[in-house]
Amino acid sequence: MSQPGTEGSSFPCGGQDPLALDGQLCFALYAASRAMTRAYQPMLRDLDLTYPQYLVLLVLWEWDAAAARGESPDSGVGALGRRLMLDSGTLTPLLKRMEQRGLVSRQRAPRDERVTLVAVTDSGRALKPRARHWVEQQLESSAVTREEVASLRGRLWQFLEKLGDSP
Amino acid sequence: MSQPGTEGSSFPCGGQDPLALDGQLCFALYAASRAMTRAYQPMLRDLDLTYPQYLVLLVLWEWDAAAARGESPDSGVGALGRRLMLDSGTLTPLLKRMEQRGLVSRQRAPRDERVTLVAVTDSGRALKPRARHWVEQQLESSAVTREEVASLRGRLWQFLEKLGDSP
DNA sequence: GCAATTTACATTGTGCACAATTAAATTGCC
DNA sequence: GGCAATTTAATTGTGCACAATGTAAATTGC
Repeated sequence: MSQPGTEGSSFPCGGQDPLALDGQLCFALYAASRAMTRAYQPMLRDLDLTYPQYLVLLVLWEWDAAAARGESPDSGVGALGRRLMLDSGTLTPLLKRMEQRGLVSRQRAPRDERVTLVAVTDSGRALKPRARHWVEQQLESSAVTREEVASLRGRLWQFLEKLGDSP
Repeated sequence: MSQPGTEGSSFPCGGQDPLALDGQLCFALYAASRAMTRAYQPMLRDLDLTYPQYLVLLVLWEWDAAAARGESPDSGVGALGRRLMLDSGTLTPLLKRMEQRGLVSRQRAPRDERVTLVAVTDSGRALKPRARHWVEQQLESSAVTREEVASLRGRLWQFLEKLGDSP
């Protein structure tokens, strides 16, 4: 990898040049995110999912469990988009592909015909234990501890909130 | 934003469900990376660049400065890809678009006809001070301190190296 | 000295991301 | 009740990402 490390420096800046690639937080995030997606490929290949499709299923599985508890979460495309921070231009075709494969159902809400309700089907539900198994394996075989992961995750959300405040 | 925080937990897991979306480090990275790209949009719009094109320019500007110092960095598409962790399927069309706009030059290396040498043109060089200005502004107006940014960046590269070790 | 292999890009095809626009349904305001 | 404003998805178009494959130049082995 041979990337720089933790030597103290500044916002996107590493040494003295604020435009040095290795000093950019944006590049570190970009590279880390894609590396993470690559790390999920064995599981995704096994489940025959793409990474964003997997994230959609994580949400739908949560909604499914909530519904099983008697709750009625807002399960429209908009709610899904807010949860994943994705818009309909990304989600609509993605959901259509998943519907084609029988993993999810899409239907207009009777109460408000503008809303498209999305839910996991039995086929989609069947992937959950397989995903759980993969993720647990990943956890154990990883060179990273749970604490490190939790800490990094916390810092990322913290950073995200500050990003939202700035503009 | 209303995402969870730093409450101690595990690899992708937040509470007890290892599949909880808010517990996934992968999602935190994915969301943070896209939010970061969004934060760069004002600058990118001004420079009429996409985010990956900007990253390519960061590398080419470094190569340009190295060449001005009398060094001769490997400036082929392959070297660019290794630096940005992108492959030719991504870079080739991106570089062609930048060449079309006159920002970069592409030519076969005389010594090895397999190699396509990439370099910034005067037009591409002219964007550097404008980018520097934007980035310095960003640094000052940000709600995040330089130390926080440097620390997060360091942790991300650390994490990336461990990801590379694991498989 | 030349076949086999390797290297370095380019090409092809699929699936995101996201800006911008459109269209349909609902709500609010008289 | 009727119509403007708003809300919600879907559509359109561009540009990444990346797997898989192709192609040609360079290198290696014998």
